[in-house]
Amino acid sequence: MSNSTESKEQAKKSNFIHLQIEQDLKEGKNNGRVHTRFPPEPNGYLHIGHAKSICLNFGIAEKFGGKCNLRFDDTNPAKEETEYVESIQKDVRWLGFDWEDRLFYASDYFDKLHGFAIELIKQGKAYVDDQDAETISQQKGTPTRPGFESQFRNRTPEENLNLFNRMTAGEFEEGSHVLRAKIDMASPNMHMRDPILYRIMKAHHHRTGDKWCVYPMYDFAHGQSDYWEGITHSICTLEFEVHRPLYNWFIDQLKDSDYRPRQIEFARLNLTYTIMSKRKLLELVKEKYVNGWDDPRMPTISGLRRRGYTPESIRNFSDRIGVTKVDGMIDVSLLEYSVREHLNKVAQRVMGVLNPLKVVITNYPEGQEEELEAINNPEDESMGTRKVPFSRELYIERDDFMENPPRKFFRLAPGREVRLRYAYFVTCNDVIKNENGEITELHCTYDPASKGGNSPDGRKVKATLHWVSATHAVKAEVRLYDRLFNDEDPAGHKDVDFKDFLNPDSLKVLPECFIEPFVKNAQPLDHFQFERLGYFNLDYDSTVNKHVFNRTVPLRDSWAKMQKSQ
RNA sequence: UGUCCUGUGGUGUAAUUGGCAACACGUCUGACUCUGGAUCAGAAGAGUCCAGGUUCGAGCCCUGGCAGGACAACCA
Repeated sequence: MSNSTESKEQAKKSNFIHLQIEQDLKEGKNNGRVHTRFPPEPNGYLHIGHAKSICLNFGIAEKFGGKCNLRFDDTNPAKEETEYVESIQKDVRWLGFDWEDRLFYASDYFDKLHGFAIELIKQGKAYVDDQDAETISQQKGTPTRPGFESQFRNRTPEENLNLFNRMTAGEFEEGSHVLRAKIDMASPNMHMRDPILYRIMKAHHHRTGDKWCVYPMYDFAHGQSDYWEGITHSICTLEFEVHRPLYNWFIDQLKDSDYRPRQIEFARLNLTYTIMSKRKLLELVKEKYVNGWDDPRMPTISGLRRRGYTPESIRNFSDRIGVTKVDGMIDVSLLEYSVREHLNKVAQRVMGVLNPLKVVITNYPEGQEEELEAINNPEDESMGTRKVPFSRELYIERDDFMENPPRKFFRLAPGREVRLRYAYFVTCNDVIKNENGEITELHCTYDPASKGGNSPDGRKVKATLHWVSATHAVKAEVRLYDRLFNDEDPAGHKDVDFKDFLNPDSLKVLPECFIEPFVKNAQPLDHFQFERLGYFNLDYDSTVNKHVFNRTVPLRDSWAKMQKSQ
């Protein structure tokens, strides 16, 4: 079913990275080989920003007939967990990408990295520093002021080797020693000022267990991992641009041919009204501002999946936004546009009433019922039709009735005739209210001749309403989501915490909604269009007795827009 | 008082070896419609951060400014 829509996807847009790879290919680099990798740290769940990177890296492999590895950058056991390793693999697969047998970990290279460190020590290019973190940091200078050298910088290779071996053996306390590269404390590039290579961490690693007491820094592991995996193009985000000279310095010490991964940086994704920092997302999860990493309000892949987004829509989005070095801000509405576009083509239509108002068809025989034919998806004839039960008592949307309608309101009102979709023309005769003056019920009459929704005399109505038969409807809980933050750039305020912009109305639970019986056997993640309302999918929280739907995104609503602008 | 990166309609991206700025979203019209959805037709909206220069001709090249971002974790 998704095959036909997938093949319709327009040819992927090109970008400056594609262009540079094409140039490399033209120059015969790497014997025409193209090999990328997606290198997440397993310290949190993947989010829509990662999706951009995943689509880019796997997309390059697809486009150039190359390969793309999945590699976990797991050099910091204090923050990394197996749960994240698993969720990341699930999410990448769900997005539709395959790393085949090329699943790697930076920890696969711990031995090699350690050996390389010893080699650098022997060559006099690395040394053990006994100073504490604060001292080292002070000596490092600032971006505008050069640093100065550590008193331990000129130890002999023998002494360094001895110390590093003892660090490795666990003889020292955490923080007491580090191994540093001997490069240039006066370099205008901070990263070249004798960067730390290894630190002592007596932590349990999710893969290597308690084997190591020292762990390599990311900067010392990342470039070499790419090198050892034969990566030709190391795609990463802008902030690593300044790290490139350091990565190249390491590879210079290592390489035995002219092969070297080429690092190309691009701008990470920023979306309006959302935060993209794993640290901040973790904070929301830990402090229970949301219900877990897969809360449908989260910009995580798992959250979007639960919300009802499809892999296709995310891939299309990612293609649409392009890839550049400009650090911009994408409007979330573009993401929403992408789901609507896809769901419109594939979603099963169904009628559901979120905010029920009872309607009694007074001239419809009591106890009678019938089935009317409805189209499953007007965008896809092959999806066929279904039967929808009709009876004397119905529910319609409260918003579809107004006692004193304004000029441009086309829906039901006293004395007015409208169409019930696929059913009959009905006219409102009486408005029943309770003692508080609240409308509890509408009494209408129907025109039997208009069965199916057309009147034989060619009479027109201005509105078509969705409805549901009271006795046949499935009762459901519906969760309506709004943006998690009510500020365009919640993380962009220096003096205000991003949590101050949390939208208190980001989740609205409607406990008593009525959906046509068709959804009875729906499975979690099945998506629907509730006609005239939006796209919804069944949540994992559903049980056999209770259906729970998430609203993925509302339909475009020009009526609401009109009202707002007035 | 450093190094590196970036600067095209509201937003995001295009523009073959320099040849009078294109596309998508959004916005606004209108058509159609048993979803105020979708679809279709059309419109408005930038003269490419600024100033010089090279050139018959510059968003693309040069010079100088200006603006924004990144870099000072034993994080990645």
